[in-house]
Amino acid sequence: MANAADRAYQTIRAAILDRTFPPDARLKEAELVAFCGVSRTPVREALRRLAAEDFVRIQRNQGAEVKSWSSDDLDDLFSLRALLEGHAAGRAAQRIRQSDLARIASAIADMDAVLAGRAPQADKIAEFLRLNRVVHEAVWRASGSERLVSMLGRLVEQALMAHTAQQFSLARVAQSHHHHQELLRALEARDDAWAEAIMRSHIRAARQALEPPAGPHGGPHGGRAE
Amino acid sequence: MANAADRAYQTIRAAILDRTFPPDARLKEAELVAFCGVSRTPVREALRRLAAEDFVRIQRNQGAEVKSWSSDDLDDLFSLRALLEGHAAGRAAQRIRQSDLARIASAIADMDAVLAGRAPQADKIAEFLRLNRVVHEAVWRASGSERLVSMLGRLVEQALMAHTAQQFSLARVAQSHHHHQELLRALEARDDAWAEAIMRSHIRAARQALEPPAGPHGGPHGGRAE
DNA sequence: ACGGCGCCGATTGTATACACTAGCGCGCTA
DNA sequence: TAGCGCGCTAGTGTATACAATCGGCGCCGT
Repeated sequence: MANAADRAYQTIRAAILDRTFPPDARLKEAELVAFCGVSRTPVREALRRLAAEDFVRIQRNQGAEVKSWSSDDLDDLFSLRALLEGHAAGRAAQRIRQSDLARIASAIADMDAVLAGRAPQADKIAEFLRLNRVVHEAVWRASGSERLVSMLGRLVEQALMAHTAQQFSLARVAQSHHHHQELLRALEARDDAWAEAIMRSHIRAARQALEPPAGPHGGPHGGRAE
Repeated sequence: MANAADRAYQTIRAAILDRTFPPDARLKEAELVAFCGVSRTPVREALRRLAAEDFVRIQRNQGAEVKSWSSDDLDDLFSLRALLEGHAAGRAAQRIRQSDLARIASAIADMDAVLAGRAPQADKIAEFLRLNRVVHEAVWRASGSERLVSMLGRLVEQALMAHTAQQFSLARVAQSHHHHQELLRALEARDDAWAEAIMRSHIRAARQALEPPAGPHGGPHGGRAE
């Protein structure tokens, strides 16, 4: 993260994530220059990049605004994640190497330790989320498709930006943990259909735990229970 | 396409497509400034955008180069396309409206006319490809997932950039045409499993028609039969 | 002769000045 | 008073000057 453009990107991204710039906020280049401490050129580059990743919206001559997420968007997002992560898990079951299985097993063991420990709940959840990412990325990689890795990376980033990760309860984490354990068994058994199925469940459960999925006509802005 | 950045983007993209800039060619900003007739700022913006869409690779302080595609890349690309287009077709079967069915039917009828006509073969194929895109996009849209539309758009653009469309033979087109007709029947019957299956076949057949799919250890650079 | 150090040119990264566009408010007119 | 148009201004788009960086080449020391 050496150069100014990257710094600006990270800075703005973090600010969106912690709601310094809330959804729909207008991002004026001059403000961001002050905020990031770099000139307009790298700020603009950062904005373009954020737009390419769907975190902000840019309209010609009208600047950028933080993208907001409707409940329908979340449905869409998680439905695609379920499809792709399921696919990745299925492929992984056919190809994963012993060493990667070991890494996943070890991450899951770490989760056990974290959950059994007596750290503050928030810390437990944060650490669990980190390990969660480790497990998922290992599965993506094991799928043997670089493109799948990058697409899933994007989808997960988008889920993050929609502030879905802040709603994890300990109960949710426990369920998630069980899914991981079952996923590991499926991978060890090289049972691709099983791996795919449990992964799909895992993702769909995550969507369900968030919020009222869009009903007949889901509201425009998914509320967030923080 | 009014502003300089867009112009630069389109110009460079077209030049990559027609091999003015062949795969692995180094794209120096100064050259592109001359080539596009705009200053470095919009050229750089165009390059960043092309990189985000995976058409070029940018390395820090080392400029950009046209991305080249291995046979494995193509496998990956088409495998993902098959999954996602199949998914889209399945969803479309459940949701598509009469008017969209009509549009697809009409595009297919146009294909009939084109193939029956006596235009030069190259023109026939070009027109077929245009209508092909119309049909596919209609299906994507009917899937009701905006995200799916944009992901598939990207994947197809990448396939284009890998110069896969230049290898269409009339025989291939005829097979493709039959797939479309069957897809339409599946959609009309609202049979999602059928629609998904035929669409997957359609895409996998396209991959197969291209080139030796990567064998046990596919060569690093898919040759192209031009 | 060979290895390392440092300079130099080429190229990208950053800052800033200037140009253009769009949106808004004021005033003029009917 | 309502409607239209003009000009102002905030903000983005573009060009260009300047700074930092990388890689290669040659010189020097051993």
